[in-house]
Amino acid sequence: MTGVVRKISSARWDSPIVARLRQFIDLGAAEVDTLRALIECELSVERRRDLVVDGYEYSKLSFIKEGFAARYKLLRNGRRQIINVMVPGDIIGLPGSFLDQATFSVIALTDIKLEVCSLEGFVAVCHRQPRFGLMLTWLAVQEAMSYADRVVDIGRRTPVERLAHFLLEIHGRLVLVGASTETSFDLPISQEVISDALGLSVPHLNRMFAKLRTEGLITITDRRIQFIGKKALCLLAHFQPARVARIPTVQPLKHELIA
Amino acid sequence: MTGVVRKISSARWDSPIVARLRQFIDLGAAEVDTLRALIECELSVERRRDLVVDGYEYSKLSFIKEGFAARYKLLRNGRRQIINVMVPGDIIGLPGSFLDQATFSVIALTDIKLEVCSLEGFVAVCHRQPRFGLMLTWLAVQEAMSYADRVVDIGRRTPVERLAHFLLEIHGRLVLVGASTETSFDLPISQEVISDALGLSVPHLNRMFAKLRTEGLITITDRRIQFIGKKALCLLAHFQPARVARIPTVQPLKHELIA
DNA sequence: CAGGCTTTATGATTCAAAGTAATGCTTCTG
DNA sequence: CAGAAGCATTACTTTGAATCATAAAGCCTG
Repeated sequence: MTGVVRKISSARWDSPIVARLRQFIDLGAAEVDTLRALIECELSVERRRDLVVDGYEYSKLSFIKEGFAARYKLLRNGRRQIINVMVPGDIIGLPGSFLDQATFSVIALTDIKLEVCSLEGFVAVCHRQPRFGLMLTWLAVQEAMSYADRVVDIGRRTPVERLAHFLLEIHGRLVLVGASTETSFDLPISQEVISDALGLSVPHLNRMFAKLRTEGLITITDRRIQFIGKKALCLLAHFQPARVARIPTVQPLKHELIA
Repeated sequence: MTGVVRKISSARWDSPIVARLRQFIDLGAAEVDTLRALIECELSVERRRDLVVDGYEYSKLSFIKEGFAARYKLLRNGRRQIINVMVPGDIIGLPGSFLDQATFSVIALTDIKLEVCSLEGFVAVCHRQPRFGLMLTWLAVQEAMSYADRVVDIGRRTPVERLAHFLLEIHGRLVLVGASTETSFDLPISQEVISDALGLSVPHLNRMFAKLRTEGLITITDRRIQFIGKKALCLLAHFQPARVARIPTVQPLKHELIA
């Protein structure tokens, strides 16, 4: 593959992960190339297949290109808690690959397409191009933020609020990678999954869906969510989207280089 | 400050953050120096003082040297959810400093001592010494992991299990920085705080403490927790400590340097 | 040392969410 | 096309945690 070919192909490469990164960093064409070169293979996985299994080592960073997945933990008593629902642009293996062995599993909620690169390869690049290390940091921070939101959700919000918040959050992340319109989006996952994400039982979640519908805040047709009163919904959910800061661009000073 | 003086002082510098970092990376003396040089000042803050306030910008990385703190969110209805309790070695401003404005507050639960460095300064160093960028990534991942544990805790564990898990987790983190013995530790925070961390009411949390006590799993004397049946406690809590992987040490290849 | 404040402890009551179960609707599959 | 499986929905029961109430015990602080 020549540099020219790569340049063209990178121009065409509109992977959701790139959209994610551009939120907080300006990527040069060369950097997009580097990132693209890191991808070892593309992977298609069918619905219900586990991508990462709790207790086993995983050392890849897999960028979700298409489809939904969920990071979850299965407890001894058979209960399942979904840590977060993952959409295009999210990364499988963050944080799992940074542990001796994964402590959570990841399952494909729909058929899914991944772009896989090895963590070791990525780290190697970080040594030469420090900006990649920072990107990884920023992504990890976003990951942490998303879990933190879920903690607040489950810990101190009422079930309706939780559901509203969940819908708004997913929507926001889909908008970011251009996978949804301003007021509606496809949510191709079952209520059982959502209930495990929100720490509710299926019947109760169903009631909460009904509540949002009867209160005229959303409509659902064929697993497509449409926001009717987005303002009211945001208010109900205490939804305040967090904006990531951009990575500061710093010119190393001469004397710092010596120190 | 001469290099020699700094070297000596760094040898004596046993900040908890260094212990944290050594979990997953071998720090050379020079790197410890660099890290130490990043610290702009030490700060002592008294109990109950807010260190970070939701809605305001914060752009520091403050390493906790002594004392306990909590990252929390206050909701409109007055309810508070504590995202995590922070102990020596933890970092205030991770993740808050990576956002345009913090979305959580951080409060000192005890009198506390901090080592403060600016995020910008740290990032500047990352550009020259990529290993620092990776450290930051690893720390952010640990942060995410700790939140994820809390999600599982609150979402799908029973109140007793939650409490047991919480105690074991805090204990593990204290051991890491040498602030606790094998079977006991000081927990200088009120039950109100713990209840806000676990998403329970104070009376109910109190009952759960009573339960652990009457079942002979712990004793509490003067805010010092002692594990009696640590095995049984771990079993009850489904506690499985996650071990971070070490940062892979990669030698950049010649041809990679050209690419 | 007294008085006020915080913290821990415990009981009684209420209410919300889990559990259980049954039904209809859709979609997959042989 | 028929049977099966999966999913959404509703009704009913039970459980368990929040809430309210109170009191004892520390502990700062004037």
